Order: sequence, then C-alpha cells, then structure tokens
Amino acid sequence: MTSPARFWLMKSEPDECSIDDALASPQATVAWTGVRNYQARNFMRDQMRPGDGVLFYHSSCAEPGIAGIARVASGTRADPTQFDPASPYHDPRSPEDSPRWLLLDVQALRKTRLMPLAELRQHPELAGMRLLQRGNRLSVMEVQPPEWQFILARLLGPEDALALGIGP
DNA sequence: GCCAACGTTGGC
DNA sequence: GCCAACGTTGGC
Repeated sequence: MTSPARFWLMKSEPDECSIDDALASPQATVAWTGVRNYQARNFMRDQMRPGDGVLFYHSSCAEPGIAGIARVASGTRADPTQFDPASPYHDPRSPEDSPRWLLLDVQALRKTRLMPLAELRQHPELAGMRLLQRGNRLSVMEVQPPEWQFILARLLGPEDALALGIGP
C-alpha cells in the first residue's frame, strides 16, 4: 500500500496567472481554470486533497521555472470556462449535465526566487522529476517527497518551510 | 517563429 | 481497435 501523493507541480502561464497574480487574489487563492488534459484532470479529481503542497511553475514564458509555493485549497468542481463560448477554454463537446473538465482552488503561500528549468536540470537529485522527462506536457503532475524537500530547501529557510505547514 | 513530442480525433 | 492526420504544448 503506497501512501497518497502529497506534493504536486502545477504549470501556469504568467501572462494568465503569475505567482504575483495569485498572491494578489482574495485569500491568495485562484480557481485553476483551463486544465484540458485527462491525466491532469484525474490527478486533481482523484488524488489531490486540500493541504497538499504545490510547486507553482511558470511556463510558456521567457524564464520558465518554479516561482512560488502554494497549496491545494479545495476539492474539484466543474470548470465554468468550458461552457463559455467566449473563453479560449470553451469546450462545446462537454455536456452541461456531466462536465468534462474540473478545477480546484490553489492558494499561493510564498513567492520564491525563480528556480529556472535549466537549474532544475542541473541537479542529479532531480533527474527523475516528471517535469524533466523528455516530451513531458502535463500541466499538473506529481512531485516525489524527496524532490519536494530538495527544492524547498533551496527556496525557503527551514523555519519558513515549517511555518507553511507543508513540511516534511 | 520553429519544431519535437505528444494527445486527440475520426475514417476505416 | 488501428493508425494517420491534425492540433497543442512549451522550450528554445
């Protein structure tokens, strides 16, 4: 029996929602709209729980990398953008009575220094990270506890990590 | 803007 | 159920 995953990485395009945008939102919490991949959706629906740790990753930008620390702040519910014809995330094939796409709330906890993708690749300890695997395109993915610890140790002081309550 | 890699679609 | 064509992701 494996213990449930407790750590995640979630990609956001900073043009749409940066760590600064998240921190500036009410309760520093944003609804994670726009996930349109079944595997990512299933992670949110089946495995992510309030309190899980999240690496807030900036993608599709000049400096891709980890930009902050967050936590899962709710369970899933229907993503309303799938039903909005004006939204780039509109999905006309999603039935209203059985929504195809879900979102959950993410609460930003800290903005960190940017830990760029190139730096992540330099650490042998992180070579197994899903993010770094060839051709990876998932926008929501698991982070192994040792990877989480290794990264947080480089982004936060130990007392800060404790204060966030998302140890270990 | 390019392009490799991947997921999805749809004809058969 | 196969698989080619297509669209998307995302780093560079």
